[in-house]
Amino acid sequence: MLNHDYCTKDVFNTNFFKDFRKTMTDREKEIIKDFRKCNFQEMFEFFQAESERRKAATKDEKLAKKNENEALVKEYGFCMIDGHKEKIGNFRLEPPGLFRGRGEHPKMGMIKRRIGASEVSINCGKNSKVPTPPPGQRWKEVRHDNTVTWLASWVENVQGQVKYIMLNPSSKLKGEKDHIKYETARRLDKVIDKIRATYRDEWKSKEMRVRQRAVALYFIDKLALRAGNEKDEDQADTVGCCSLRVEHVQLHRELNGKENVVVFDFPGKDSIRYYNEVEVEKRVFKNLELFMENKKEGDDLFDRLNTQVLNEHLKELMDGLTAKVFRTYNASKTLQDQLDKLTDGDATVAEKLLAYNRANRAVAILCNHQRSVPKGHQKSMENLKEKIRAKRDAIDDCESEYHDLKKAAKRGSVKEKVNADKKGKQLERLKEQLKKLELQETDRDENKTIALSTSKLNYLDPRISVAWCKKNGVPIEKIFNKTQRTKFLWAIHMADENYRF
DNA sequence: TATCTTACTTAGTAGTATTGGG
DNA sequence: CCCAATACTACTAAGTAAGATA
Repeated sequence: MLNHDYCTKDVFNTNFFKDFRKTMTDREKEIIKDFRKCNFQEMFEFFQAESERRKAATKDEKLAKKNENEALVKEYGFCMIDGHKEKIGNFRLEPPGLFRGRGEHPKMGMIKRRIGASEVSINCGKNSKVPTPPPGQRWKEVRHDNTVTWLASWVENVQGQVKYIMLNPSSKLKGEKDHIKYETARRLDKVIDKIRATYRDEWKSKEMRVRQRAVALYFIDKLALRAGNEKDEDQADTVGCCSLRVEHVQLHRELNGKENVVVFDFPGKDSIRYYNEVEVEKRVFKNLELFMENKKEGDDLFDRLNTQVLNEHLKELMDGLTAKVFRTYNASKTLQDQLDKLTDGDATVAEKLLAYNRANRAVAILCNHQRSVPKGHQKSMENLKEKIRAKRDAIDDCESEYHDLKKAAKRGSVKEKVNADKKGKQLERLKEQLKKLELQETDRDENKTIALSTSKLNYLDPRISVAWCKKNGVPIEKIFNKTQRTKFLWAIHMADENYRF
């Protein structure tokens, strides 16, 4: 990891060295006391060379490797469940390595140990053949619990959390759960007006607890914030709605010509920054002033609220309603609305795809799904611009040639007419290509820091996309790749062009 | 009632595989 | 056909939320 950013962080190096020393003999401990005097360069170079060697392998060697891997997947990558063969999502144990917590994680750099069979629990059917542990080892436990979906589990040593082997998203089990998730979100659509009316009413409640709950719910609904469970001290300091602290919001009576503006600025899941300047209703603003009265940095904004309390309340508003259902609901709703708004039925497939991506992007922005700017983005934009310039020149040339040929064709023979025709077709083709390039340019730049796949995979009812494709004559492969198609097979079968979320 | 445990979904990144334009 | 750019896959951390336990 020597070339990684992690290595510039003190916490990372300190944690690593502490764990490293634990693995030493007494003699080694006496010698190796100062991390700064350790030089791992030679090991680093060894692994780099390994990687180079892999890259430089011949076609045959690469093919052999591929076959080897496929054989492994074939043997270990599947299981039988309820008489059906299903793909497993992660059939390999997590190998040892250095813990790479996100953000300012206090445990980054700690050594993640290798797991042995004696630490692994197996969960299989009573009558199924128990997988054989490695020679000379025994499983920690073999159980037959058909109320859970995991096939194997172990406890990871850095955070002490249980890790599971589970099914692939393409499995029936996962597909059914996904389906249920979207059906719950659709049920929310039926009661959302009432819920909104209720929480607006509760902004006026005499009870502080109720007011806080109502304002928090407003944020969850309007901004698609996460619930915000409490976290331990030994994790990165991130927050969601219920765990917001006073330093995460700023109140402005007026900001940039808008009134009653709340500026949110906090580290969310994966320590991704959430920054948003939001104009809110006067009553919400007043409430926030009240909530923040006599509080200092570090105090909870919603001191009378947590996710359990909120979810208990939500359960009473609708069966199965929790905070995260709002995120699913508003994401899918946004996609549907944006597709309705942005799709022009007469447009080309390329233009329709741009519209789809824009709708998808609106959701990603709502949910704050970010990514780091891809390596070489700027260069690839420049290349694209250059291509566009070249294409424009080609069109200019072609146009004037076409013009001349047409003139010649007017007084000329059949042959000249055919030539003019040909040129005309070429011109059309060039113009098509230019348009495609220009669309690509817009799309790529707008997307550089936005991750579309997260919402596509987890928040957007796939039936909306399926219906849109069918209605607009867009092949499904244009919006779902192969993996996504197997994950969403249920939706592809289920939805016709008239499906509405 | 608070805290812990469990099981599951959601998230971004890194490395590999594929593609498509010269 | 080659190689750079893009797309996809594997990986695993980090959330949500329910239920058990102190």
